[in-house]
Amino acid sequence: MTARTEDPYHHGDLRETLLRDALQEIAAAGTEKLSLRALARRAGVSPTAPYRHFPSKRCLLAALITRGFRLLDESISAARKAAGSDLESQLVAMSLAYVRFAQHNPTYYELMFSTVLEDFSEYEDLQQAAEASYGVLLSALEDLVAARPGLDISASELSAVVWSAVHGVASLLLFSHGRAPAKGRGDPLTGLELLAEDPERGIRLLLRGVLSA
Amino acid sequence: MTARTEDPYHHGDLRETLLRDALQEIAAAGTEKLSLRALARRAGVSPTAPYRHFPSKRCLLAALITRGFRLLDESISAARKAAGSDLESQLVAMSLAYVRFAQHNPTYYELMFSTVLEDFSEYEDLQQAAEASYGVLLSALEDLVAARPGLDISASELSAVVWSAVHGVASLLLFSHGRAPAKGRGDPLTGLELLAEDPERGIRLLLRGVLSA
DNA sequence: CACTAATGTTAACGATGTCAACATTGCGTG
DNA sequence: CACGCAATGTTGACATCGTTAACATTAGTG
Repeated sequence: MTARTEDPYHHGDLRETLLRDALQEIAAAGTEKLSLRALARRAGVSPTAPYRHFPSKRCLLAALITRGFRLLDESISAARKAAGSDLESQLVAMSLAYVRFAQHNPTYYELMFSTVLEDFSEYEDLQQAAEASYGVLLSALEDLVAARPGLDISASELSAVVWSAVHGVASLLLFSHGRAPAKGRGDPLTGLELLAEDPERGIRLLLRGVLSA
Repeated sequence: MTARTEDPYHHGDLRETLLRDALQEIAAAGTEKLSLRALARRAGVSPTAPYRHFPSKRCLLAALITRGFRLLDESISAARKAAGSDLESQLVAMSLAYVRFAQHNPTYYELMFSTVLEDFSEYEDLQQAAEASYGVLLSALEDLVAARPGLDISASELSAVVWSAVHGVASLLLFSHGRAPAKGRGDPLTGLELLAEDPERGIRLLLRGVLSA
């Protein structure tokens, strides 16, 4: 008796709770401070309960990062579909979706491109998810290259460059977040603020040179 | 007696040793695994001796990152000087120097743009060093904008975009490092390998669109 | 030479990641 | 429906870590 709705032995949704809370804690305090025991405490379970769902802290992180890549993949794919049939429009739309994903999901994005996991190959799901994200961009550029016989550059090379441009915009925007003291006029980071307000302008500028190859 | 040349009470160069070894350990095992106590052990001093030189682990990291930005600054400045008087050549040279810095000093670079320190403003030296790095690029672009009255874009905006392009190339190259399983032909990351071999090609491609504004 | 600041040391605290042994529960099979 | 196994949670323990406080040694300066 005395055990009404209190403390059911099984949490019911621990795995999901851990992932959700982990993202939140990382957003609030950084990856370094993430603690499995704290997560357990927050979920109301014993300190080592998380180990029934993740063999180690790194595996928890790997699962989170995998989720991030899947979300990115979805965002980009959706943007491509919504962009109609013009290949260049598709490219711009995908690029913009990429940057927007980073802006709306900074924690995921930082995790995905951080070095917390120096090697994806240990985690098959992650590896696949990451390659899939890249694959969307690559396939779009293969279509584009096929439609333009004159190009002197391969689709894979092109996608590396495009990805660089887009990734550069996205990461710098996150980098500048919370770092600019705005010393006065002429200060370094005002350009980044402009870029943050209108990423499409920057993206078009960068893609222009690439697409005129 | 019995204390010949053994264990001089003062290490003599602890601060420098800590910084040097820290970089090495991070390169070998990642920032997460960096331990002040391990550094102390390695330097042959007591577990808390590092605290005489750095108030906290984060301050050690801040010092490292500051050093990284100073090195980056030097690399870029040197490249600009060596590039002669043509402004576009200067820009390409600086960009290439940036990417090369990242390739040759991956540990520094990753630290500098990681989120270990979410806020530079707590560390004045760091803040200055980081702004100085950016300032080199900005000043070069101010000259370039001044020399081309027709441009419809400001120097700060231009430098944000250029920095994005260059930073994108640099970070993606590091990201792909150790992540490519090279599935077969048509695999995603071959484009990045090409980019790694000849970063200048990618940089020129990206800058082309920007400079024709 | 004395004194003070710089540099190191020892001891201790709470927190963490992880493992091993054990408890409880839910579910599918007979 | 009963049984048993797999999934899920718990307790206890260990080594390590970051950090602080109190104390020791040295170096450099008046």
